[in-house]
Amino acid sequence: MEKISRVFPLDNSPGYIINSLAREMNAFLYRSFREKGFEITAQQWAVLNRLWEMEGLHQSKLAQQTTKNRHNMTMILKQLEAKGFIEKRSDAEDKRLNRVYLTKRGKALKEELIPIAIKTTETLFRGVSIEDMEVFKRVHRMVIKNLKL
Amino acid sequence: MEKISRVFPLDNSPGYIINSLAREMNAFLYRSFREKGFEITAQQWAVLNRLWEMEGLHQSKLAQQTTKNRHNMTMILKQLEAKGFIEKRSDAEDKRLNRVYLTKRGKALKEELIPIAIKTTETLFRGVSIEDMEVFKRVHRMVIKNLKL
DNA sequence: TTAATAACGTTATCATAGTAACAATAATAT
DNA sequence: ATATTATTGTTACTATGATAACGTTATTAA
Repeated sequence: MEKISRVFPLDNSPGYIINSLAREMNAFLYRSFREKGFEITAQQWAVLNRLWEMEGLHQSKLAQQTTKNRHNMTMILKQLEAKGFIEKRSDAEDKRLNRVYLTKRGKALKEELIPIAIKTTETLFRGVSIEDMEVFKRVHRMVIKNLKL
Repeated sequence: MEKISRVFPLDNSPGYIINSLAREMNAFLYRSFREKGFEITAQQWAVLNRLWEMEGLHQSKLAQQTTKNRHNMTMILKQLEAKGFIEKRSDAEDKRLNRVYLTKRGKALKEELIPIAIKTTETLFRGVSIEDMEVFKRVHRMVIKNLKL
């Protein structure tokens, strides 16, 4: 009788690697912001970033644009609103919609946070070649495609 | 007066990409297990996997071995214990330590879950070459190294 | 050999995430 | 035109994740 059990080498498993990486990068970004006096999480950063690109989206669209769900967007916006960075305005034509806008404070944040984020990215990916980064992104696109099949 | 504002292209940002990827992979793995009748999250899976490799570690060591913190380990073990997959035994020599062991049920799970996880990984990384996966892992190692500097 | 320090696991708090359910509103189907 | 269906945002529940505080137990320093 042969043993057919297979091993699953955790440390070599893409899912495990990616999860560790995501966690550590989030924590690192958070600490980088914090050191400069900003209490902003990676997810809040992602939403702010999208808003700097395009304001006035309603919550569901904004969620789509940041690969989150509606519930999550509600929560993140609650944080950003409490901090005075964004405000919601009900759409006059479709009362179901909340359109999201940056406050003056939220807009000003852009100039302060982006240099920190750029520096953080440079620190984390120091020594990684452009070619490797391209592969990295290509694998990402492939996996996303496979997820949708 | 020149405008020195810089852009931060979110969709091209490694941190954003990796976070999306991690989330979607976790959800996919969870659904794969679920379809086969197992309510096991990606994190619980990671801990079980480590236990199949090495039993009897105490919680802090186990946390280190799965890149988690002590608090998190307490919570995940609570889930696994409630499901009857693991048990904790207090160390006789050092009463601060809880050593973690698999139950018979937890051991048996190995043969059932691993094929599902392997199939899931194959599905997700279909079309990704071995060389690209190597680059992927190399970038990961580099980032982890940079994080520790 | 006490006193200070450190390590372990737990609890608490807040912020993501997935899922499900819900009220309010809009779109549609007959 | 009214009844059904769909969409939006919120709430609830559970599970991760970072951080901090705490009691218990070991270690160390004096």
